[in-house]
Amino acid sequence: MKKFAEILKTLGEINRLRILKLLQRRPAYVCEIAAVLELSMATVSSHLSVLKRLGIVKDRKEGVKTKYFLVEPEEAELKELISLLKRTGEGWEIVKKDREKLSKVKLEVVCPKHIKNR
Amino acid sequence: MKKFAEILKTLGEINRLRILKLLQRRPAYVCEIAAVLELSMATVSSHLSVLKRLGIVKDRKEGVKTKYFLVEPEEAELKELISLLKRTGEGWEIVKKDREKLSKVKLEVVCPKHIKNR
DNA sequence: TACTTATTTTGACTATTGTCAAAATAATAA
DNA sequence: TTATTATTTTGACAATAGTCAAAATAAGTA
Repeated sequence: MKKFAEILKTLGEINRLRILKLLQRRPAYVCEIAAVLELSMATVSSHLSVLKRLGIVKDRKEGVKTKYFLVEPEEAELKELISLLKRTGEGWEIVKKDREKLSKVKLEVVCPKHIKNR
Repeated sequence: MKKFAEILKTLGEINRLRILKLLQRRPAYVCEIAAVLELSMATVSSHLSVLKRLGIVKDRKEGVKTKYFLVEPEEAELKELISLLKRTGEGWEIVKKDREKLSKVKLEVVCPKHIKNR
C-alpha cells in the first residue's frame, strides 16, 4: 500500500504530468523539456530521476546529452494509471501548448547557452 | 490538469487511502476511524475534510457525532481512480488489519475519553 | 592535454503537509 | 441554564518537496 500511495503522490505533481504527456509524444532531451516547461534543467533532471525510480521512464546517454523516453511499467496498478493518463490528458490546454512547443524546439537553439539557465 | 494532479496527490497519502478502504466497508464515525488508525481525531477530521472537498465522501450529523460515508464522485477520472482503488487494495495487509479492527470497535468504548487523545 | 557543454548533484530557500495539543463549536443531557 | 462530549479549528512544529544557482560530472572536441 505504501508503494501505491507513493505512485499516486509521484504522479500528482503538475510538472511531472506535463513531462509524461510530452514523452508520450516522443523521447526528448533534458534541455528540450526544460525549454518547453520553462524550468531549470536541474529541476527537470530531478523530476526525471523521480519518474525513473518509479519505472515509467528510462534514459539513454547520447554523447553529452541524455535522452529520456517512456517505458511500459512493471506494476499492474502503475500500468493502469498510465493508461488512464494516456486517455485523460489529451484535451488539456497546457498539454496542447507544451506539445506545440516541443514540436518547434530546435536543439541547436535550445541546448547551448541560448537558453540562459531558465 | 491542475485538478487531476490535485486528485492524485490527495489520494497519494497512506492514511487517506486507509480511511477510504475503511469506508468501503461501511460508514463510520470520526472517533471510530481515529481508533482504528491510531491517529488523533483532529488529524482524521482534517483528512476527512480533504476527502470531502474532493467529492468522494460526505458526512451526516447524528447528534453530537458525525458519520462519514463514501459517495460516487462526479468526475470521470476520479471515478476511475476510485474504481482502481476498489479493485486494488483488497489484498493489502494493513487494510485487512484495519477492517478487522473496525469490525470489533465498540462505540461506547472508543468514543468517550477511554481513547485518550490518540 | 585543456576546453566546452549537457546533465546531475549539492546547498539553500520557501512553501506545503501531516501531525498533535489545546481551544473553540455544536449538539445533547441534566 | 450548565455540563458533557464528539468534532472541528487553530497554532505550532518537524519533515518533505519543488525550485534555482552554483559546483561537480561526464562525454565529447580541439
